[in-house]
Amino acid sequence: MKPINERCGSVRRVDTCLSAPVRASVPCKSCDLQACRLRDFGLLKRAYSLRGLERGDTLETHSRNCLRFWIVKQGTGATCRMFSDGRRQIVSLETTGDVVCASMADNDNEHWFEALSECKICEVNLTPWSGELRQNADFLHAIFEVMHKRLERSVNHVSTLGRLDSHERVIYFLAELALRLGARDDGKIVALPMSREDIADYLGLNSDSISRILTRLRRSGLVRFLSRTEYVVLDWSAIAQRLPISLPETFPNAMCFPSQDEEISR
Amino acid sequence: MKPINERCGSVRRVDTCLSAPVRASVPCKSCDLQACRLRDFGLLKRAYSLRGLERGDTLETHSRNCLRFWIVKQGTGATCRMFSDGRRQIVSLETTGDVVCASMADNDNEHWFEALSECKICEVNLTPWSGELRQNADFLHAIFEVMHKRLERSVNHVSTLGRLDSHERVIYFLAELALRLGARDDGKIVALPMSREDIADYLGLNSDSISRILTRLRRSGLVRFLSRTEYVVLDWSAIAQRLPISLPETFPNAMCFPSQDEEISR
DNA sequence: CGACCGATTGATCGACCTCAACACCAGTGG
DNA sequence: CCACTGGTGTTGAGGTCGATCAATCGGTCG
Repeated sequence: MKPINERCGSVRRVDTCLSAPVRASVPCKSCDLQACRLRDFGLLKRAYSLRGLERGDTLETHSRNCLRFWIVKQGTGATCRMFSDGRRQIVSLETTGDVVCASMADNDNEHWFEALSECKICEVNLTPWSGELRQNADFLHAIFEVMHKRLERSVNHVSTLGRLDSHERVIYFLAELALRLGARDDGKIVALPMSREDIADYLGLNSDSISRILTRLRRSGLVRFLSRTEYVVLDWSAIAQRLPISLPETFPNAMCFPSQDEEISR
Repeated sequence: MKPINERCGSVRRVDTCLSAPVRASVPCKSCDLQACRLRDFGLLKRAYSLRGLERGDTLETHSRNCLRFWIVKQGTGATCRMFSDGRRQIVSLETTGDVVCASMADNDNEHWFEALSECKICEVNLTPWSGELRQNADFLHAIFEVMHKRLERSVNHVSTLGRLDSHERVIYFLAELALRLGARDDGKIVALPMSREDIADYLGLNSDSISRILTRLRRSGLVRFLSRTEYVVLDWSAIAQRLPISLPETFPNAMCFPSQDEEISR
């Protein structure tokens, strides 16, 4: 690992970690994002504002005692953590529709949300209404499902980092991202809104290794790169064959409470 | 990694993964576990039963559509995942008071709960009441906090696996476990209810490395081992000095909703 | 054009894994 | 009492994977 002064040399690392430069912050009248799980609460319209972030901009909160969420409306972001010597770990990727619980991005722990591409974030600060929301079953159910889904992803990430080797990690990453972005079919183009170093920080590797592995995967015909930030999955079966785990299903919701029309299993 | 037939050679790995031998399953009249976050719901008493597990016994569920929890009342367990070639990753450690959401241990994904030591588990199956509980704000708040806390731990685990080297991981592990088990002071004895291989599967290393690292830590005076399963943290400051992250605070709850008597930060 | 940044690629190094041998311990059976 | 066994932990020798370091290339921006 590089010492802190080297790894934090770029502007992105240091200058933007401490404050979030708000490019645009306007109250948004109506939320038309289908995937957003926190819509439909009358309160929200009073509480949210739309923020535009450029690549590298970050969001942080200064208190754990807050009820605040960041919903990705456009673009791709990441929840990051920085160690005291400058090592960075991307803890999770956030794509359209994902809801980030801001209380987990407190600056004491060196956690923050970071835009990997140009992003539109809907910030919802519900702290003033936390008392009444504490009694609102629909709201509590919604944020429970959000946390449940995030936990599922995180658990997957733990398995990946703990027991997959570097090639498997990259293959899994490319396939999972393709599925999350809706490119389940062969030939669909996936936008890869991250640098090699971002991928490395997500997968616990370093950027040289990422680069090497990507060229090997390209040569072996699993994926094709149209540019540095666009790829196509060519051979799903080969991918499945090279992974010791199945790719995650993309359930629309967390499925913890059985829905009305389904058989209840006891 | 060893091939599956070798790694699954022990009884623990294969025979017990598919079914949970119930050593004792009696309805428990009253729950006196202070740390349990799911008590105080009238419904629970009708729904729960106490199960005694021996080391190696496992619990699984066969449906994602269930509202079932396992609460550790005594002993230490782990949420595990096995890959198709036999690699195992311990996704999280569960100690007294921890609440495991059973729907995340469905057998399709090769997830399960496993007793690392002799355990008493309170199994709470609330599936029949999921309809009314979906409207119960207190219950929803409780399980939200459970998930929030689990997510915090998982995120920590991701950082650990992604960016700490083997020595740092073991040091962090020993210190964190000591704190979780209440041995914050120098000299307090910590019970280590796991084999070297369990630790390895938790930290993404292998058991030989664990053994090597433990002897080095012992020699350097950070910890003292009374036996293979008991240790004492000798030098907290040296531990903090050798870690690039601070040890997690052990908050009593998730602190996402501000409590009544605290200043609300907006 | 030069400065700069990110990506690529090769050479080398070191951390961790693999494999094997051995120690230790509890249990079992003579 | 000893021999034997199986399981777990320890330790050393050697190999491999991924990190590190450096050189080069390509693109972008001033």
